[in-house]
Amino acid sequence: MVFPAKLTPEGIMHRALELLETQGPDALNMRTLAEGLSVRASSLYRHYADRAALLSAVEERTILDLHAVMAQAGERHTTPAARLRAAGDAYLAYALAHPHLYALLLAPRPPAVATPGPGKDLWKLVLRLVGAVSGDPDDTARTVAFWAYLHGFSLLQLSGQLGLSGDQGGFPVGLEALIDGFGKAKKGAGTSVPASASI
Amino acid sequence: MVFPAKLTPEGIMHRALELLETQGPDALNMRTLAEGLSVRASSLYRHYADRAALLSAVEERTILDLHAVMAQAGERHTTPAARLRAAGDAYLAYALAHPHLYALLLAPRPPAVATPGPGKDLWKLVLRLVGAVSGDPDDTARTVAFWAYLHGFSLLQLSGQLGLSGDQGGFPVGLEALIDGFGKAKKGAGTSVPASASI
DNA sequence: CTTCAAGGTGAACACCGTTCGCCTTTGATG
DNA sequence: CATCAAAGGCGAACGGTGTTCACCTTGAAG
Repeated sequence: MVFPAKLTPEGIMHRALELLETQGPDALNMRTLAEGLSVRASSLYRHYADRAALLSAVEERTILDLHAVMAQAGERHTTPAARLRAAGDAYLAYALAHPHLYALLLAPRPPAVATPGPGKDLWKLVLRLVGAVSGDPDDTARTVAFWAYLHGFSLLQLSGQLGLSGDQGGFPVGLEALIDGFGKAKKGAGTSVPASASI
Repeated sequence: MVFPAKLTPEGIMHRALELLETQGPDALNMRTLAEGLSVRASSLYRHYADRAALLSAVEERTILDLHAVMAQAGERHTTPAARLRAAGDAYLAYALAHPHLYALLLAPRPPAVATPGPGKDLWKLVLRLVGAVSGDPDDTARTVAFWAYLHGFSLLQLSGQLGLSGDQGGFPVGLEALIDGFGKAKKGAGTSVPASASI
């Protein structure tokens, strides 16, 4: 009686996400997770092959959220540069708002073009935003660079002690430098990539 | 007889570094590490308080290495931009050459100005290189941005599947965009930071 | 020679992910 | 209705982790 909402993959994933977000990664172990669902740890394996599979599910869900946030942010602007900038801001904001979740998808597998999951959709969104700025609709190189910056800055800020001074200011500075550089590709003769480290 | 080189903090750290670099992080557990030193796991605790302390030692050593590599790379060039670019290249090359080591110092604590260790020295090196380009000798914001890009790209590339196409090309593209943007600060009237996300 | 601290040792502990046999519940079938 | 097979929760265990602790050896100092 009061059949307590039979255990379901979605329910488990939801509770895991909740646990991870509020208590941090250490609290997300199979026994604690099971306890939160009024169940024993071994029961979870009826629904997820192992812990990694469960984390993958959480990761997928997180990527979907991030995608939604970035897409919405982009749509609020008109010029390609403003859209890209807004998406970048949204990315950082999401990472800072959900540190444990973001740490989970350590590398949001941007160039996982092979993987058909939501990661690919997110990648394609950013690819489109970058392409609108640079003029090349399939600008893999600049998209990787843009993503690297977002990812690196998020991790740096999450890693703890970014002073309160001009550190956060570093984000728009780098973001603008990148977007500016991307924009120039439009008129420049054929993406003149400097031969780094070969001079 | 053949006193097997009494256990010493440096010896343990060296073996740990070796193990981490060659066998990956899973092989770096206290029992395996001890076995490689012909000793039992519990003996290690005479020299390091816990595993975290041991990893910190490895981390410090790694930062020293990275510092040396970046400094040397910078010295081989004359113009500030070329020096900064070379240091960036050296950073990425080091990360790719020592993936497990690099993963250890996930966030190379650049703004750990408070921490007096080798991390601060590395930070000051990059601060100097960036400052020479931008004209501001204490350009925290741009140094953070530069670091974020290096860190993010390294992680992206290490995280696996960067296609063989134009993906690696993304590195010099972004690097150049950043350095270009930094250079323009010199003539620009007072580092006009765009109000990101506030338009 | 005695003493004493430094340091290696083995056995345990707690916690982790995971497995496996058991047993109840449930819904379909004859 | 009776039966039966599948689904799924349960408890106990296994192996692996970091870590602790009482013990014992050993080499040097007094």
